[in-house]
Amino acid sequence: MQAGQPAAVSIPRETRARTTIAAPTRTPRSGWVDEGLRALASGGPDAVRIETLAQALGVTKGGFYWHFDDRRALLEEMLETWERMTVDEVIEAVEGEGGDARAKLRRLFALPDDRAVRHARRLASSSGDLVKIELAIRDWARRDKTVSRRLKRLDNRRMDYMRSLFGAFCPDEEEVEARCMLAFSAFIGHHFIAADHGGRSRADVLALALRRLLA
Amino acid sequence: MQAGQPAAVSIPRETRARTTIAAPTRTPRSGWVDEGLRALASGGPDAVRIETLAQALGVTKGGFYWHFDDRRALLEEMLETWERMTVDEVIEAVEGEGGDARAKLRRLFALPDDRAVRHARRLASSSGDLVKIELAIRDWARRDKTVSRRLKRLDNRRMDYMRSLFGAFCPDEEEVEARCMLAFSAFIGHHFIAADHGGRSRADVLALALRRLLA
DNA sequence: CTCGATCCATACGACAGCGTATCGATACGG
DNA sequence: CCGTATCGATACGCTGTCGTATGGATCGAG
Repeated sequence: MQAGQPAAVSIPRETRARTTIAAPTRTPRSGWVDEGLRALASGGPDAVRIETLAQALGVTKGGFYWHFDDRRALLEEMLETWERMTVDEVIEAVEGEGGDARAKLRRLFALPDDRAVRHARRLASSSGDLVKIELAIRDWARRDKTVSRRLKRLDNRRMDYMRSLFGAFCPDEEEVEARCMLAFSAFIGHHFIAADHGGRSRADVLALALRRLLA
Repeated sequence: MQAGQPAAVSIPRETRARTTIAAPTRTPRSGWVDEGLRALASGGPDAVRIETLAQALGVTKGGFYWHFDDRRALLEEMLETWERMTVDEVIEAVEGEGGDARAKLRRLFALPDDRAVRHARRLASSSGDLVKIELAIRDWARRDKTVSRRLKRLDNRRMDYMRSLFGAFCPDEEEVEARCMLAFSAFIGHHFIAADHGGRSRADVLALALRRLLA
């Protein structure tokens, strides 16, 4: 799939290098991180290749090793960036608009898929699709302890928050835990499920499920 | 890592061949597939490296290209094997033991994690952890249309089966669809969630959730 | 015992990707 | 105008991996 071409591969680099791009466009540290997250979203951690990022940024890897010690360092910083992004995203944004617990829960689960909400902040534009990044990281976490430790911190925060919301209208503690888990699982897991739903759309079914959890 | 040994590489095959091992142990086609699935489970599709598999099998890649045209062909056959494995696993096994719909559903979701059930058939021994393979394939499907098409077939079968089970004690069609989706999502999605549950174990919470869905 | 089928070892050429080293090039403060 | 800080281009060495080619080695059938 990649060793297929027999020859004629060494494309003269001059094509891009000497021309009049005129934009010295220094590539800042965050540029590499953003591009890395984009690559992560579309191909997983293994797709985060330094030279590929460089090409996407229109430069060579020359400058990368000025910013970062090595590839590990980039991955590390990508995770840190993502963690910061999502921490003061999910909770604060939902909490800051008032309403009762049910309204907040509805907003919480509408967030990832609702383009309007996403556009209200300047998230999607900066580094690919947030949901895709999250899914890639969740899969990554199954194999990397560093990642899974990070993810656990975040998930525990989210679960705590959800417990407080469900707890606001649901007295039984076991019931709260079950609903939290079902809700969380559904809105992560459905991305990994390929089934159809007859006449209904996936969004319809999820809305149905959410309605049931809020009853 | 492999350029270490200067010589002495041609280990006399007689060690295995002439001695009483009696098993010249030719590596059959299925051996490569099994080992491939094992690699897939533990590292995703990118971890399926021919030379790594060869090493795990105690041979060189010499024989691989006798069985397969290329790496693509192996991946393809791995998927086919997995599809066959899981098709006449999930449904038939659960269906073949009788009981009412609720009992079958309980058995269905106990399957992946229940070692006893898994051991009853000779699955886990052959090619790693079935659940891990499935999760890896589900993530893979997000990036590869071939894989996602295959997965969709399977998921639709499972969903149909689940609909029939939930439908046996739940009259409302929307309710059935919601419960199916919640159940399916939970038992896939929970593997991607790292949160704790206070004093409870993950298994406890899932049992709680399932109980709720069967109400 | 010979022969074909099946599998394995080894060496080879090609390429991608990492990290290094060196030499620019540009911008900005003084 | 100069020098330093901040980047970028290029070339290099090295490893991992693919796919190919070729020549054994073993086993069972005849």
